[in-house]
Amino acid sequence: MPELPEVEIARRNLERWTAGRRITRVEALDPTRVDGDASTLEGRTALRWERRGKMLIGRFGRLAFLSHLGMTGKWVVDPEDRPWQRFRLHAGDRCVALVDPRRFGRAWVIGEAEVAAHPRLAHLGPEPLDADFDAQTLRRRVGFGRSALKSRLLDQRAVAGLGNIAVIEACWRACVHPHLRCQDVPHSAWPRLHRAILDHLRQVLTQEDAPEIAYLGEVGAANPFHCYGRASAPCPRCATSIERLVLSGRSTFFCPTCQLI
DNA sequence: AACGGAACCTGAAAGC
DNA sequence: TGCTTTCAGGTTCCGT
Repeated sequence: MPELPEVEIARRNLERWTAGRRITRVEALDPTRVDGDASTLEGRTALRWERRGKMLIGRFGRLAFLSHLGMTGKWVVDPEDRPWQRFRLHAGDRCVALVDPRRFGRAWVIGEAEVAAHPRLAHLGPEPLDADFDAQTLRRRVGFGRSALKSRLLDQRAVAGLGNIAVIEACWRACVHPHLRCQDVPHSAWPRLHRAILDHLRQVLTQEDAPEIAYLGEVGAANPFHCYGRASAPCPRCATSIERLVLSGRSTFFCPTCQLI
């Protein structure tokens, strides 16, 4: 799924494709995945697109359009006869569509005044790419309690936007075991973890910046990650075999040699 | 409070 | 070849 970098790229694309354009037609092809009356967007102009965590926020004056991509969602331009289209916005002479095979994605059409208190937005933690997100903030939000580090980092209330891949990659980069209890993460590890999160997010943002995001596992996409999805392959740092295990239903990958703490 | 597991969905790949 | 199982980058709900 779309983690923070993919959602940020979707935001930039939607901005480029639709900002300043008038919405002539809206098609909710899978009405069960949309809350609110999508047709009320017709006749309005797309002003700008924002991102908060993994949520996209389209600004249409008095109305806002929220989109969460779920596990397999992506926004594409001029979809023509692509399969799995769930939602289409006709903006001027072009069309943008949400393509989402698994249908975990959701959308909401709400009033401008309801955005801040929306349940998917109101409780999100800080944005890791904001200038004031530092190692101390990370430690304060994450470094307590008996939860596994991985679980806490995935908690959108602790830090917004991190997903399974970002957490696995950040722990690998920082040489910290993802199942370490939060309260046991040594003080010295927080700056490393902070740097690792930023490095990972920036790297993915750079390498995936394109009109269409190729998720891992799609035809022709090579695994661009150091550790994620590399069970039994050699660790790029020490050549030990990467291990995979499952915690709360999610795959975890780690190097048993590098990530001792 | 906090954790694991199931549920929500569907398609692709691997296994037999 | 075809059927079955496993797995997938998210989130919520439910039981312990």
